[in-house]
Amino acid sequence: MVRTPCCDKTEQKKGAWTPEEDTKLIAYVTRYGSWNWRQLPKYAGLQRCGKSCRLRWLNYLRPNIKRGNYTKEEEEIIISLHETLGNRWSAIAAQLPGRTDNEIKNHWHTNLKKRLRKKSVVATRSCSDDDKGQEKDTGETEVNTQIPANSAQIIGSSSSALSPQASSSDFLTTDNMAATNMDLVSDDDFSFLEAYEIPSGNFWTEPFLSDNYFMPNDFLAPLEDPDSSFFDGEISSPFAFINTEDYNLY
DNA sequence: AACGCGTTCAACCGCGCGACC
DNA sequence: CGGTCGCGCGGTTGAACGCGT
Repeated sequence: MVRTPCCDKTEQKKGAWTPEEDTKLIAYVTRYGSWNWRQLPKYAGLQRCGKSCRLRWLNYLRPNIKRGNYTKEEEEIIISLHETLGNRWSAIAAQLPGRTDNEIKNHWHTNLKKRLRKKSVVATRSCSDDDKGQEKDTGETEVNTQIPANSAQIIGSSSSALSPQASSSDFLTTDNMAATNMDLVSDDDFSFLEAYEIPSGNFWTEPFLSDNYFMPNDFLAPLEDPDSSFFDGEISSPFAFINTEDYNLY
């Protein structure tokens, strides 16, 4: 079986995203949704792989993302979940609204893993003098740490702020879209978005057509030449009608 | 100021899975 | 039922940054 490449690498840009690319991606996804990541860059006027667009959106651009500043509670949850789930970062991220699997993974490797290792060394030394000098770096070996007894309750509590609803792949409910990522708005110039027809209200607080974010493919069937970026000049409505029946299915 | 080294994290890559035809 | 496609996941990479000398 020959697997088709996810994208034409010869035409694709790689590396860090520019503000302009971010702008295009945000504008497109907020307006039309991620109906097809593979096709999306073509219609959004981006010379990027669809996977790259998806990753950029999920891990960085989408609203309601918390960045940095992990609370002690969050770290305890991550440690606890990692003990039970292992490296299933998406499952862990599902328990931490606003956190992405990629970010959690990075945080684990850069902070928590080292911290646990230090703790384990201290614990080993204090528990057994006989073991002095026998400590060695066991690589991925992790040890139990002092996880608060209520951490499981925290995880299981859907009424807490740590609702299990959100994950990297389940991220756009109206609940968790409650615009906590206002840094994005305040730090960057998003005046361009005023040019787009946001259906109603503030799209950060009522974004992505409410809960109907994922749209069927025919929802956004392109009408015009996909090579003509709809970001060139006036927005010219490159897509067909909205199929309200399909819309209602979501 | 310049250099080297360690750390961080955004982004890439390859693979597996499920849906569809 | 097998082939294809798109998505999601986890591992890895490398540029950017910070810090010490």
